[in-house]
Amino acid sequence: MNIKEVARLAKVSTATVSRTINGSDKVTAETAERVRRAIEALKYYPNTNARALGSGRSSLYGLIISDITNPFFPELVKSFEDVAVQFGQEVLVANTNYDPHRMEVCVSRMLQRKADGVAIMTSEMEEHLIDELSSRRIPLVFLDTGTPQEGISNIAIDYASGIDAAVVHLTSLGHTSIGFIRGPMALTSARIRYRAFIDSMKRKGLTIDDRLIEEGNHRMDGGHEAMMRLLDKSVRPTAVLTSNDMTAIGALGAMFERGLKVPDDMSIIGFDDIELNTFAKPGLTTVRVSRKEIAKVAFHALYEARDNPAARGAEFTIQPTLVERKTTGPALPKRASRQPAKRLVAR
Amino acid sequence: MNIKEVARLAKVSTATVSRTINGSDKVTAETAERVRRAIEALKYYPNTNARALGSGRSSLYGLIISDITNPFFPELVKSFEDVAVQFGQEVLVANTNYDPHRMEVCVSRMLQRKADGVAIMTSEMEEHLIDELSSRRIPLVFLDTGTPQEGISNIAIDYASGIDAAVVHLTSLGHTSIGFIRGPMALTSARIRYRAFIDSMKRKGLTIDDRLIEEGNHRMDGGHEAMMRLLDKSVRPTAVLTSNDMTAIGALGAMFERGLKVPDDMSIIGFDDIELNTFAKPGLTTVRVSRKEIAKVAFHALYEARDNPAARGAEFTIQPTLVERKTTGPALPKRASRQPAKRLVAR
DNA sequence: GATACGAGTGAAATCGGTTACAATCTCACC
DNA sequence: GGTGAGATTGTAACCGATTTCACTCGTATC
Repeated sequence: MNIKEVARLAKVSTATVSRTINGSDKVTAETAERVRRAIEALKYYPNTNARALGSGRSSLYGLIISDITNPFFPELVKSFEDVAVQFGQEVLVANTNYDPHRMEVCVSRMLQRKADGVAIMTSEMEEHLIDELSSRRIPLVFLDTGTPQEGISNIAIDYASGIDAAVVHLTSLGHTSIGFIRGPMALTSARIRYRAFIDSMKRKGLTIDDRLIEEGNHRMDGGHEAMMRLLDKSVRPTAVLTSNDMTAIGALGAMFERGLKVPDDMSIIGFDDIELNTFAKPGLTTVRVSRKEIAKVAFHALYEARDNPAARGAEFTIQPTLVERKTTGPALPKRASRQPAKRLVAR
Repeated sequence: MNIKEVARLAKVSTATVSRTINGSDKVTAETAERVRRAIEALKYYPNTNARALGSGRSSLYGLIISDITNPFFPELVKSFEDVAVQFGQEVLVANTNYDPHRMEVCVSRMLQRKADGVAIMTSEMEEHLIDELSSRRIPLVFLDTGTPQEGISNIAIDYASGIDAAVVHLTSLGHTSIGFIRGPMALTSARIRYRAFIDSMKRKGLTIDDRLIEEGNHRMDGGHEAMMRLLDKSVRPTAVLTSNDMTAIGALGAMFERGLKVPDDMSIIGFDDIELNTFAKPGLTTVRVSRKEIAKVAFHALYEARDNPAARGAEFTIQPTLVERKTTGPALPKRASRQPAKRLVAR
């Protein structure tokens, strides 16, 4: 069942079959119909490998992510795939597992499969690998890289405005003592968020108390431990921002374990808005970074750039939005009745 | 930068370059070294499409899942990819989005890319699509299909033993009034789990009270609503099993909203053991179905069957294991103070 | 020293499509 | 009836690898 057999059955040349498949207009309706019937009868599926080889177009778009089990990514992957399918393109997802060596494997896969474009949504990236890709004129789009580069598109996330919205939300609720659980400073994204927090606090004329700043690992356990450390201190903020949602959820768990209530005893705001939050108890107030939007923008950037070199190196910005749920509330005056035991019963 | 240029630079034929790349033993160490240097110098990456076309081997293994945002799948995908990478193979993941039409797209992708094997981990599957694949002699492995088929491998999950373990755990804690929140009966997996529950209850000589059985949708909201309905009834079980973890987590949320405590007021057991549970508050007792194990078994089944037709149609069984966390406890005598109103205030 | 053998290498066919170019056919128009 | 343009279709080169088969060259064997 290759194109020749289809051609024989339909009594046409392979060129005509190919044209029919690819929707070329240079085929009579009747001929096309005959070809289509032959395809149907033989249950013929064109060989993608041969197609890509012959045409020089793979119709394949690479998506490199860190780790699909990181809740930030599934929705991104799904949205990216959805858009791609709409355009009749395919997606090749590769996980780096945060490992530079695996990253090389991923890039090499993209190169070997002749991807028509590659979206890189991880923070760990090495210069020489980027060169490898861009020197082959493969359209690239990065998520949120700090340093823009010639000919490489970038999707920036306006952290400043996102964090600002969170801080404003808190101050409007009367909070002035605001803490922050940052991510590991080795991560670009964590550093940027932390810096945005510092800047925002300064802009609002709020004092930054180093004691109210802890570091997690962008996972639940790290958030949990960071909040524990925070709660063990002599000073306690009335609100805490976190570097991502997983951290916030971990922190929420720590509050729960200590018998403290959110938002009464402390307001907590996450970052990212992973699906999970909708159902967290209580629902997590967070700064949403729409994965659907990122995926859409990324795919379009690549798709555009495929035939149009001028479209390369475009800059996009995603505006985060504050999503108010249940973990933020008015700053309450400290109450005497802050005994864990009592609240545990009340639950 | 194709094989010819490498051959020219290394002053050998393309055949020798190909042999070197593929680790054929018929190449002198010196020649191989010269070729390798040429490859390095030209930053040559062999074209996968041409390779697949020439050799008839795609080195590609398909993994068809329902929806990557369903928390059951990310770990499965990751593990599958990890094993594949170990064997130098590639993975093509396709989402059906629970849509039969998309399923066709997925199967067609596998066919067009000439996948060396396909693991189908969704419940929705149509006969004619299976035929399409198996008639082309593509090794297949299904997860947990009810009806075994000639030449198609299957990974069964021993639900009976898993559910049994859960029921035994509960009875040993003194529970006799056990409810069940099942999944949508249209789903094979949900039906099987439900039947396993009924069977297990009967085997233990426990009575099945229809009023204690509700139906969710395998998502959080469904579990939440189902539990709400359950709590509104005049009879209330002391323990509830659920068809999957998301349902259990939703149910947990409902308990929380009603001001009820888990496990004091009710024990809850999930099914699957998705990553999330470790950090649920309280940690969810559940029946673990190891995704890592499934992925490993699935890949090996396909990899084996690639060159060895005799290996097709093998049957595997995964044993679920009970993971005791914090949502199960002794059956407590009913207390008088069970008024929702009071608890609502306390929240 | 002739013969056979095996290891290493190269020439060329092949995989299954796409596509540039050539060929043919149709039909309007003079 | 001849001509030319435009629409269809076919022929064949090509994409970049793999792989069969043939060839060359030591080297062991007699």
